[in-house]
Amino acid sequence: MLQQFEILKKAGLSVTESRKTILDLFFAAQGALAHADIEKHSSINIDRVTVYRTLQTFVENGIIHQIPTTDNTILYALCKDSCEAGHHHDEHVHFICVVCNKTNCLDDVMVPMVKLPNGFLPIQTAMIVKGTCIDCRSPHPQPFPQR
Amino acid sequence: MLQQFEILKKAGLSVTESRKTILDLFFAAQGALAHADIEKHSSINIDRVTVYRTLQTFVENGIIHQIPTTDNTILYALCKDSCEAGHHHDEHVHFICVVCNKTNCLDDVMVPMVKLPNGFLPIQTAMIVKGTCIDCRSPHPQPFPQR
DNA sequence: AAATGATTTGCAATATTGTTGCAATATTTT
DNA sequence: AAAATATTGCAACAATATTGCAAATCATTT
Repeated sequence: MLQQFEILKKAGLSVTESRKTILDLFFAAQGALAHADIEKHSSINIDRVTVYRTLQTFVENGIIHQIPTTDNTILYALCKDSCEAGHHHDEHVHFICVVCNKTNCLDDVMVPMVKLPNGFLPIQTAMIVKGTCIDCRSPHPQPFPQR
Repeated sequence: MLQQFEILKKAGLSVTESRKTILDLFFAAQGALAHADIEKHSSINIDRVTVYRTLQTFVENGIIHQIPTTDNTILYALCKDSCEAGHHHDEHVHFICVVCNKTNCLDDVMVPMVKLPNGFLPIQTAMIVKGTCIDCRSPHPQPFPQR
């Protein structure tokens, strides 16, 4: 909880209950979370609007980042080390497990270069890998919602 | 229009006006389309629900595929050659132009392999590149909506 | 080409998700 | 502790998505 305090402070944000609670959820969740995961989480009682605004604020302040999906949801994730280092969040690989359905940031796996057709100039690249994650190969209880 | 007919037939779907019209839009659009693009397109007059159901049917039948985004929309695209060949739609690169905002399938650009941490087994990989597209380097009129 | 059956469409109702303004509350600063 | 600032929750609204069902369209058979 002290960690949460410092993250907020460092970003120049007020330290409020809502924000600390939502940060807590991200720390508790190994994978990425959607708005709905947070809003519907049993232990919290925060207004929908506040959740929206908190997520937006966190994105704007580099505390969490968005992960592309093909199902009308936005996933958000805290990066393991990166956020304080301020690296580019689009440069690491995201992994979606087809068994537990959790989305992981593979912070250590950098997105490889790719050769584009003439005339296409890349600025940022995102990579999403689907497969089975380490937890689902040698399974043990997973505390958090399916993502 | 004959092409549209055959695509639907081959998929074992009834050939209806709505479906042909929506397929037309995909052929006319160089880039990917969102539900809203189709629904709001001036020249068509198809019920929202039909658009939803048509897109779903097309995805299920491999006529179009979904493209991951971070902005709560699903983009759909027809693949240039692939759909009839039945290749994996997750294996080519998608390119989003930051100028015209169109999304292109780079059918010829295959997604490179990437080394994952121990325990992670890949099944499919998607790659999304943002940058400037060929049209926006040597611009000429673009007929279709911004995507 | 007409009749039959199967599929698809559009409407209506409803559910879910996202946004805005503003007053009340909480946090930070002085 | 008071003033200034920032955040929250409510209410209203807007946009997006889903479902059931009757009417219309399409495919098939005759």
